[in-house]
Amino acid sequence: MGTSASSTAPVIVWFRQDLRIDDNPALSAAAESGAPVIPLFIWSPEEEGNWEPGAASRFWLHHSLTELTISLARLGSPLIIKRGYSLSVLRDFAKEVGAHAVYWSRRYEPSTIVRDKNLKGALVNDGVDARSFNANLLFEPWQVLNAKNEPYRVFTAFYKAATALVTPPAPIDPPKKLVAPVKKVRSVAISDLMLLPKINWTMGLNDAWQPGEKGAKKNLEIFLDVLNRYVPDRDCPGVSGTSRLSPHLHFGEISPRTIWHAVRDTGKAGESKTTYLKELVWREFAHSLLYHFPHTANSPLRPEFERFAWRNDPDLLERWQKGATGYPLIDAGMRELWHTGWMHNRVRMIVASFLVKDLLLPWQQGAEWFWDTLVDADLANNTLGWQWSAGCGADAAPYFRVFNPVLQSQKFDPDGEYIKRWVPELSGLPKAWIHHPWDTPKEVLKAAAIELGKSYPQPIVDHAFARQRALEAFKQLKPVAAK
DNA sequence: TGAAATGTTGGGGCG
DNA sequence: ACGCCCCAACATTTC
Repeated sequence: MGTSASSTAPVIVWFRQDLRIDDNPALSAAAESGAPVIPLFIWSPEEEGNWEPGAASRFWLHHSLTELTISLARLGSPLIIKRGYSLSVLRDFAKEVGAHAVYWSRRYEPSTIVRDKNLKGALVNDGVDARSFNANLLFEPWQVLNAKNEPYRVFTAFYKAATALVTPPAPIDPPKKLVAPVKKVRSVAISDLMLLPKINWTMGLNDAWQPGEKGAKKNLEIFLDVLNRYVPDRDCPGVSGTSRLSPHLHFGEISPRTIWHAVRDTGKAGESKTTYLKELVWREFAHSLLYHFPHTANSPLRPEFERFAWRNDPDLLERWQKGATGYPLIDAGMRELWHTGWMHNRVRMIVASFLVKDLLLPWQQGAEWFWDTLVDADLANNTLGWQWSAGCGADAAPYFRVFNPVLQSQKFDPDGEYIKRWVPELSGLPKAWIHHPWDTPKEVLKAAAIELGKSYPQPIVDHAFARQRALEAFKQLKPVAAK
């Protein structure tokens, strides 16, 4: 507001992970100013450090940008796309178009915070009104602190404190129209960003998803219809009982406030409602942790884990990645991920436990694979999930908690529907054997046209043995962890 | 947001 | 009928 700009000096709205029109405070503030609005996206993967968007994220981004362009053009001012370092692009562009202000929605990744802080200073120096807004979180990470002004390390405490603090504000309406700048502005074409893979392996992703704001709203509607069955269904990967909103949330195609209020306002579903809202708060917890402990994307929160002797075995890693472990549920999950860019959360926990505890491979290798293959790859959520599984994070699984891939399979995919969908070579097996094919009588295997070791692998590790090995290895850390 | 090992109980088969 | 044993079924402890 400090600068006295003429009414024709445009406002730049810098889009990043808020690729939506609804409940976008930066966009609405720009529109309400009455000035021309230039929506801008800058493709600058180099600035993400170790965590450049992976292949699945790029696929998603391509389509999400396409959708956003259409929506913004409809409102009156199409999306401008640039490539290069955010700081120099923004300064040059602001100068070029004579913008008096740049608005954006906050991001919370450590390297992004550093970058944005710099950038804000530089813009202010240039006499530009640089302003950031909260579009992506229900609670700012610096708001939710304990009595000693420290971040919470236990979810339940965080949850209580956060929800007692404030009710997330209601979502705001989208602008009705945008005033385009007088002078035409040049933009890079989305296809020139080369976000899509050269070899087209994205058919499965295309079938499973509709990136963009419209797809996000559709998934929310579908989910609200089954919300009252969330508690019983959410753990069953063969049932569509989860929201499938994670990629939409990551790219900001729908705001957590919109979801929060939509869920709260549905009449039915008592227990399911609070359980789901809790999941949204887990996302907040993850962002808070990464904000307050910025090193944890790459290193364990609990320092004693730095010394853990993870194994190095590229062959085992690849068998896990490709879904060839010989454990049907594990393989089903890894293949669902490869095929659709997403994996059911219950199965994520199981395959993570398997990588870390059965194979003793470092959680960072799992995190990297998820980062590349998930359409919902999100640094905060990914970090929390993997550190939780490895037991080296906040409120993490105790070292002795080892998932049994067969028991989990029998419990949550009792009829083997999920397994049959993603591991079709086992679809001829009766459900008595489908969770542990290696025990199957010869004649049953023959009838199902399965030759273990050929058409489907033998288990790459014996779970009972692996569990014992993990317990001993992880127990070593305990005395160090105690004090 | 585990699972295995160990302990306890009680019904039923059987001498 | 009685005691003994076996072993589900459930509970508790341990990793």
